[in-house]
Amino acid sequence: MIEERRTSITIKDIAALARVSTATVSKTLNDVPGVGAETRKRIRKLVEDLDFQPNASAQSLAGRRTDNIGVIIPHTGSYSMATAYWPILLTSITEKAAARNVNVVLSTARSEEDVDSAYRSILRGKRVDGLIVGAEQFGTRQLAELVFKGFPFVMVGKGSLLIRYYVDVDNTGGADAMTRHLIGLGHRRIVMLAGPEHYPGVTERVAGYRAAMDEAGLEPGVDHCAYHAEAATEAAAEKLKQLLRLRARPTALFVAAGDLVTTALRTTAELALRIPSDLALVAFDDHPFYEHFSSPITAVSQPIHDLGQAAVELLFALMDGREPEPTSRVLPTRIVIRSSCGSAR
Amino acid sequence: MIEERRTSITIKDIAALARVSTATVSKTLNDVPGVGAETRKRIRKLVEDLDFQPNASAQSLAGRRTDNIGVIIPHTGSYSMATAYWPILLTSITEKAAARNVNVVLSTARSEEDVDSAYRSILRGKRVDGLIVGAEQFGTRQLAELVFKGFPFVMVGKGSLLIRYYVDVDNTGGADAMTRHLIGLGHRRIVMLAGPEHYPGVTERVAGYRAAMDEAGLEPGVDHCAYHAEAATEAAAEKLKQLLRLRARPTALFVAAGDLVTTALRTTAELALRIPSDLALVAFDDHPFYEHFSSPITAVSQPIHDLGQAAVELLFALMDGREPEPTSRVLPTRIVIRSSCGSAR
DNA sequence: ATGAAAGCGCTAACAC
DNA sequence: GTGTTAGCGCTTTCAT
Repeated sequence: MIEERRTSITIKDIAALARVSTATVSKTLNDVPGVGAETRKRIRKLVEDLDFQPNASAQSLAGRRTDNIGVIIPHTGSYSMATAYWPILLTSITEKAAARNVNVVLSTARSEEDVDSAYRSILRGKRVDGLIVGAEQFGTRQLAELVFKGFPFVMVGKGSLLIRYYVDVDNTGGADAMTRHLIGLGHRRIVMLAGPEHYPGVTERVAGYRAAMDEAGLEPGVDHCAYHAEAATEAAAEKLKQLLRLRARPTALFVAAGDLVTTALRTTAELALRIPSDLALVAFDDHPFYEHFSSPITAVSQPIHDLGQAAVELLFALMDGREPEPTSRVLPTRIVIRSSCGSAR
Repeated sequence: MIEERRTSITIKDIAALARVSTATVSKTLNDVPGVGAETRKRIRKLVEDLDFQPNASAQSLAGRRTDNIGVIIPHTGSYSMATAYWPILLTSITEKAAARNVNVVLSTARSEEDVDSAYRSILRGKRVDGLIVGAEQFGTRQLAELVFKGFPFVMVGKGSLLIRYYVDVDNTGGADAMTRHLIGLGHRRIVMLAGPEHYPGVTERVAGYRAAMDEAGLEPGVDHCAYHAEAATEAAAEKLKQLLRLRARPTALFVAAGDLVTTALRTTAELALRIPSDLALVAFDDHPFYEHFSSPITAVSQPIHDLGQAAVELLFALMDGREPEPTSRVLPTRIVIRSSCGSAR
């Protein structure tokens, strides 16, 4: 009899060495009652000594969980690393998941197809027990399938009304507060440069801005309104340039998307506008570097880390078959005032 | 007979519908020869129509690969998001892996224990077919086990001489070039503020700096040498402050770790030193925001995206049982000159 | 070219 | 308290 080369040690080996059945070992491993204290101890010792780790695939196949959660977030190529939002969120999620010995299967999606293939491979292939997904990511079809299947997932950012379980920051409140701040400083012609129109969150930020403007009696107008722009494109820069060349130029610009800040700065530089004297500039989504900018950027700071933690908490509840309470979490933002918004005028 | 609720469709279902055996379906799925053209076609159609996706756990268990690779990188909590290095690298890796339908299992390690548990769970549990690991991450023990087992893994950053397969940027060359640049501008008292002494990469950056200094005949001295600092600690700030208070204060500071840049800026601000007039400041590792700093930072730019791609290429070769050629890749850096280094003096 | 059957390593009834 | 055993869904010889 030739002993086959064993690539790694299995539950069977432990069982043999402990002179028990594999069932008993399994029970011990999973803290299932029905094993004598002595036996349990003996097995644990063996597991420890041999540094045994059960085969994950076998475990999942045998009906238990995969101990993986999937995270599908937008593709954050170097071009959009101007915001630390996703990295921080991802770190937070990973950290929280690790505390429960759950791994994170990452999928960054650049296109619809990517999302689709990620979806197929990760979800349909049963690689994960739950999913955290960026609100920008899913088409209605996939969403419907997820909901229909009752698959545990939570969305980061409020996507659609269909979604029960989500976490988000208070986009409306943040934008409202920041706009009020500008109004309080004496600004009237305040323009918001927001992200893509159909994006979740964007609408809310615009709404917050609008609410504050309305309350101050500042009717919408060419220099009183929100403009949408795809992130960091030439078109965005053009639109902005045009806006800043109006004879009644806005006195304040609220950049409501992290990756548009650099676009805005370049554009104002081109037009030789000084910040904040010629134009007050504020942003949604803070960044540790803003403090060091030539005109330190005043920004709405989002509790990104907390957002990640909350997402995982919600997801774990769902995975445990509990109804999370509450079913969603909207976290408050905070305004960080630096000098780019200038002082009262 | 009550039909059990089927959670998802299996290879068996396909086989039944196609009136063939599961073996034939499996062969078709895996493009294994030995299936008639007609049969193959019929099966493919069924797979397509039913949107069938094989169960990943079953596949791995049955001896095939997991189609997952693991990535173990340092914990990048919000505090250290001052550098976009890891996020960009991770994105690049994920992107490249996705092109081969390989998922990324992420593990951010904060401590030795984290690494250990990540290692156990991911690797020993056979969750991945290969591993990409940050050079800072592994202790010799795990390293030895990996090498000994012949497990496919590549390191990002040159860790130890034991590592055959790694990718890295040319730390020495980058630091050397930047130091020369400073010397060329007329600086003599140039100090390097580097990361933790034992860190891979750090030593090389110091070596590059030293080489340039030596060649210029600038012997080591209190204001001619490299200082090490844990990232972004109070101690680092203190050391720096002390240094900048010397009567023969350095005229140039080379911050050789991304997350020390803000520390340096805060410290110089505290001492009311103007950059670049009082002190030239340059950094290793560029960031898109540097351009907008009050003194736009001159920096050594690393080809991070390429680094990620290279890492995955190497890893895939190993996973395919091929010897990658070459076995390691050291990518050149590029100096981006902005104004923080000032002009010739 | 196709199928039967033996696992892969584990869990979960169920029996003792 | 412990062992037996039947799968989980797939791949892979080995017959046919």
